[in-house]
Amino acid sequence: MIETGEAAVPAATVARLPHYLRALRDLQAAGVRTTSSTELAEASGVGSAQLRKDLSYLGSFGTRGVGYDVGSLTAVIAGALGLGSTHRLAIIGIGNLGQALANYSGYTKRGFEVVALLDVSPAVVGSRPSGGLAVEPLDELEKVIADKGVTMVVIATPGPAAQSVAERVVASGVREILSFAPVALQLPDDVVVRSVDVAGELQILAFHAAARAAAR
Amino acid sequence: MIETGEAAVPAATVARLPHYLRALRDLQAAGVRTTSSTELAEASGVGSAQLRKDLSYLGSFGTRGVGYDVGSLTAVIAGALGLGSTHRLAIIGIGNLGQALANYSGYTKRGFEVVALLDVSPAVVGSRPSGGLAVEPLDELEKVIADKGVTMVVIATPGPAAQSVAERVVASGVREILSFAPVALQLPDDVVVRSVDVAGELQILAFHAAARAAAR
DNA sequence: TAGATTGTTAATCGATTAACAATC
DNA sequence: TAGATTGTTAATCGATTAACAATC
Repeated sequence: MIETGEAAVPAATVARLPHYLRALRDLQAAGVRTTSSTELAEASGVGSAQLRKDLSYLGSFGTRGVGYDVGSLTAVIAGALGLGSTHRLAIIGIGNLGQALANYSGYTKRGFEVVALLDVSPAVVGSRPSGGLAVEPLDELEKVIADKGVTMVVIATPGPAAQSVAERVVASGVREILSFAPVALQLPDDVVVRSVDVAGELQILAFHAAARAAAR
Repeated sequence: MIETGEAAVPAATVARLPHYLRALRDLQAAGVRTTSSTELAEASGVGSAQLRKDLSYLGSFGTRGVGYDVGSLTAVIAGALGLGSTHRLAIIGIGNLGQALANYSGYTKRGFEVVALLDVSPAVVGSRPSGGLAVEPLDELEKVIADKGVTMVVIATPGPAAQSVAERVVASGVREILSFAPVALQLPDDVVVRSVDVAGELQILAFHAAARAAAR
């Protein structure tokens, strides 16, 4: 359970809220005004009972016999996800992946702003991979976090560098980290780390492929 | 549970096997010959009881009082993950992210090979984003999958294109898909889809940041 | 033998699902 | 009122954790 001011929301529910938000925005873009738990669940890839249960942790937003207002439910979920305030991101490690993340255009409309890019390599420092921000030297990590008011960090460094970068980030006061480095970061319990491992995802698929082959 | 020829492995366990494999390879690179469930669990970011329980679904590989042989446990897990045979990948959608994925160098040593890149845009078709493979037109998806023996697909297209691409991929016989598109793909139950949503991960972090702020 | 560590059992915990009373 | 759909309860299911007998 994740304690908030109001209520406790299970971690599994929190992880699905972005799916619901995305599905709601798709419905909104399609001009749909009112939806049902069945329709929204289908668009989100979950069951309708699960959707209703998940929403129940946030409160009670539907009308029995009618369904949910797309606009107001969107606002509720965006609010729960803390997308009211803007989160200021630093991307650390401007290799292939870091560049791709820097160029991703979807941040702003989702409540995020990339305010800093950092890399250790002199060959990359000073370049402007997304046309805008210049890459700053990793040496200045602490100063950059403080000066630019960074509130969240994306680590896209090679594995061996990630632990020390993460420690410096945490020492600078950042408590939310998204890591693409394939290592288990050892950090204090109050730091929230989400980890994305592309090679690991492929390996999970490979497991299923092997299970399929063995079943034949 | 995921049925294999031998046994049933819980999905949560399968998702952790890549972590164990990575930690084992790190230990191996550091010259460690024998490890314990405590040491390996720490390096993998899980508890030792969970590690032993997970391994027990695959068999019995340790020596009581001694621990695990790093080399042979590595082989066991790599084998369970189906990394013996090479998996032939196609990356579809060569934008920022697709390019970064095409340039990622870690595939080969992990049992994967990128054999095709595809994109819909004439401006991209024919280019060689990673120096090697040329991008082929999305039109030829079915032919490319057949000719190159593609066994797994990575979808890095914009959201709206993903569903139709996925349907064509499945119709061509591919049953394992890694998707970076922020949509819930509607596919037959026997298709395994892993989905990575970077914006969603940031939103989950934002939820925790908001909960932290509310608690103060 | 004494010490260490596995593999497994049993207890706990958390998440999902189904069913339905409440109610628009 | 009749039909529809929510919000919630209770049952089920699956995953995690702790403890310890087995055994090197």
